[in-house]
Amino acid sequence: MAAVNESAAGAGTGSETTAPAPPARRDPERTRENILRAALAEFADKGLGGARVDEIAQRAGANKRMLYHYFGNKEDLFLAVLERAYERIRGAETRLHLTELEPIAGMRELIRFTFNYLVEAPHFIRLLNSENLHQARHLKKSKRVRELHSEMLAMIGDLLRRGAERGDFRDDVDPTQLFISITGVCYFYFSNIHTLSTIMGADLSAKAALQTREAHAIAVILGYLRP
Amino acid sequence: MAAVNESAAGAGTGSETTAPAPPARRDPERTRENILRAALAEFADKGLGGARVDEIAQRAGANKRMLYHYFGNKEDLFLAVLERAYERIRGAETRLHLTELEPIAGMRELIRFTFNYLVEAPHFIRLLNSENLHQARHLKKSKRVRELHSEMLAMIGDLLRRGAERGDFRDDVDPTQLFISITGVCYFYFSNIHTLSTIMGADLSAKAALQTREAHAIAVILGYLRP
Amino acid sequence: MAAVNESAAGAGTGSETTAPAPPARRDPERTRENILRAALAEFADKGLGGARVDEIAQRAGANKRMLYHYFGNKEDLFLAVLERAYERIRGAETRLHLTELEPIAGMRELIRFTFNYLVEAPHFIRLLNSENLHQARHLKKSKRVRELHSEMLAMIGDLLRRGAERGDFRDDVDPTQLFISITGVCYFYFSNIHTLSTIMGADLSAKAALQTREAHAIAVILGYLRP
Amino acid sequence: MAAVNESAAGAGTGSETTAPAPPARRDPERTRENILRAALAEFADKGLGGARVDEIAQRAGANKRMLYHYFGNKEDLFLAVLERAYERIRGAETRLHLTELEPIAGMRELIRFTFNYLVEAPHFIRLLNSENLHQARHLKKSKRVRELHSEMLAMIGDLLRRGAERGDFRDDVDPTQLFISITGVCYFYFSNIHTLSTIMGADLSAKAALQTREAHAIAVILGYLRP
DNA sequence: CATGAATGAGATTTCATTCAT
DNA sequence: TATGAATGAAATCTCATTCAT
Repeated sequence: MAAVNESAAGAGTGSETTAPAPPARRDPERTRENILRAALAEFADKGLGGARVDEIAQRAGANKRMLYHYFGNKEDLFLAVLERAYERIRGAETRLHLTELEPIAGMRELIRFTFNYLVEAPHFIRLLNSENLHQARHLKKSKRVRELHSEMLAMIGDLLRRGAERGDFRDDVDPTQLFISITGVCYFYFSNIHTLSTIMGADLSAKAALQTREAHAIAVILGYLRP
Repeated sequence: MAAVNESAAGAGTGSETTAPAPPARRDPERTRENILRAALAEFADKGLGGARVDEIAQRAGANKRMLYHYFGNKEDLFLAVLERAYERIRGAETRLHLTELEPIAGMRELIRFTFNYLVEAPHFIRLLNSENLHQARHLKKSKRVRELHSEMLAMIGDLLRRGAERGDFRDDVDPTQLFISITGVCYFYFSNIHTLSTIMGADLSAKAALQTREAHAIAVILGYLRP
Repeated sequence: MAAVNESAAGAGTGSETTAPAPPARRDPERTRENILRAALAEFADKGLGGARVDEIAQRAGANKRMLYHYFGNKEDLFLAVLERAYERIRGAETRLHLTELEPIAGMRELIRFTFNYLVEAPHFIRLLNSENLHQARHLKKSKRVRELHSEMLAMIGDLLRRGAERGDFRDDVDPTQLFISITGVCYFYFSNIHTLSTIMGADLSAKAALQTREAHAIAVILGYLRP
Repeated sequence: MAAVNESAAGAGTGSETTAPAPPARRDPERTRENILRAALAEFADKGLGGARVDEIAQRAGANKRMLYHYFGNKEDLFLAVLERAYERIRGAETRLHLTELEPIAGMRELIRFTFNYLVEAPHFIRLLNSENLHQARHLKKSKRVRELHSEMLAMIGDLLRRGAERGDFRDDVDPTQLFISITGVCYFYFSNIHTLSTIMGADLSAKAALQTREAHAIAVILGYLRP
């Protein structure tokens, strides 16, 4: 093999990255959007190091120069993609309206959402994976992302407080730790799905396997939360 | 900036990769070992794509040509490093003798071990992270790694059975799922420590944060296992 | 493919290069001979530039160092192989005893021999091919090869003279030119057999094609020689 | 000596490869053409394996990267050079208008052309030589070259038919075989000119030698064709 | 006589980015 | 705004040859 890169063919990027959209001559907004989507797909497929600027431009049906025009350079483009990905998941989360649900139902819904979001947005995991390999070098430059999680943590805190008051939940749970555990129980399964599948000799992405895992994740968290 | 790679300087690789060991002229075994250790450090620092063959040779105090002599090429070297890493964690696990402990104590010990192994071997996470970016392309070629986890699963199964018999644990727990959950609750914290720290505005690698997290991980799993 | 070389896999080298012969410890003559045969095969397969010293040593079942011990370096080894190849064809030629045959029969035998020698010793063509690419750089250093052809030319001269005297042949033929024409009519077919086969969309190495060609070569030369 | 390659300095490439032409900034067509010409010269000088990509770029006055931009890689560039060489000789052939000449005159003209083309285009021989060392690996990928020879064969067939009708030629001659013989009688002289010159202790590229050989080639073919 | 580990120079190829139009 | 040709630096990998044993 000639060159080794971070490539991981066929990782898929969900429905966000469909056709590159028509060439869009003289439509700056369209061009910018095309590049961003193409970059999301490419970075998710191959990681930051493995992604190719030429490939992104081609996927976007745009000229390479435009990429630099709109985003500065490859790394800044990566950050833009990251921010976009975080915005998406936040948008989805806020639409859950967990505060309107009873504690146990709300908690179950939150776990379900977390699990299924990762099922449908594998690119998100791959982006975070890449970014952590780089020690969050890019994210640290972002001003917007820091505030993204306060809302989520507030929601979890609200569920925990209401649940404890009603006697549904134990009362010694820290929202931040629980958030990490919920995510971890779901995320690790997907972030390491290839090595786990290989080691266990099973296809963890099969539909049945996913259902089993989702049920287990819910059982672990709710089981822990019992008073 | 000229070339962007998967570099993430100063990630550290634990105590395994100390000095490159004396030049060791005409000591094939030593040379091979030096290269393997240097590669572990380099791959963990920078990922597969970001690692530089020249750098590995230099770290190993060996000639670049030797790397190809002993390992074929960069990717096969990466696989050798992966196998070595898996062997290490397995070796540590078998030394736990969990079957000799009471169920709850054994389970607590297992979680503790899992958590602290990741604290002390951050390179392991980074290697798995890289390998999953590549969809376990290398690991799939390995014949040895598949059997590594059967022992661990047997141990967990033994703990669960004994615990259920004594009334310490609930009796509906699947060992494989639990293994993934234990690992996930610990692993995610470390694999995403940089993005999490950034988003939360806190240093999750601080000693106090680690202690809090370890206690929480134990609480989640043991809480869930309550009958 | 990683590196481009003069390789031409599976060109075959006839019966001279059979098994590498037993390791031959402490049998200098045997070792030398093994290396020479292995080199013949390797050079014929891949040309001078494409041949690999390691490969030759391996084919010979000998240590690489021995190669340098006996032959100095790669280029001198190539020359040794060339000389050996020329000696072989000369040996075969002198065994023809053309001077004992009638002119027409002798000439036919000579063409037949030339044609069939090339059929059975494709390595010879490939060695000459390589050497001419290098402008006979090696052969020019050889003291032995220059005298090799005087005998052949004398034989042809003898055939021509006797044939002209009997009225079988025209009497204006230069032996040297005829030698080149006989060889050329046969040689070109084989030296360019791959490009010719490709261009003509036929397999010129098929048995029927060879028979047709041999008959034609004889017809051309004997037709020309008619008085 | 460090590395041995297929180099054969100073082989010359005829008048096609003169000066590298002005740098030609921002003239893609010119750049492409410059690279192609430089590659022709370099490949003819040193063979496929011996040719150096750096050297080609330098000869072309172009950046090395452009070579890959326009031709993919070294081997594909070699194929492009081969196709170009075949196109040239075909173009020259069709300009002969042999069908307008009387059979004997036409045949003589064809032999003359073949002989003199090889005199003036030694690079053509060296390219074919290289390609045959590689078993026409590249040419087999070409779609265009297969049809190049049908025209030539048709011309020869036409000459033979007309000649036989007029009683100038014998009537049992296969055009394909004759084509190979004409080319062989000329080609071998040049393809092996270095080894032949060495063995015979004469300079076969001297003007007198060339004239002698040309006359002989014509005599052989026309002598054979006599009814 | 024999081994194979070690080496330095250099090969092809890749890539993010800039420049001329 | 948009194009894609051009670039320099650096990456992986190769190879004939020598050295220590």
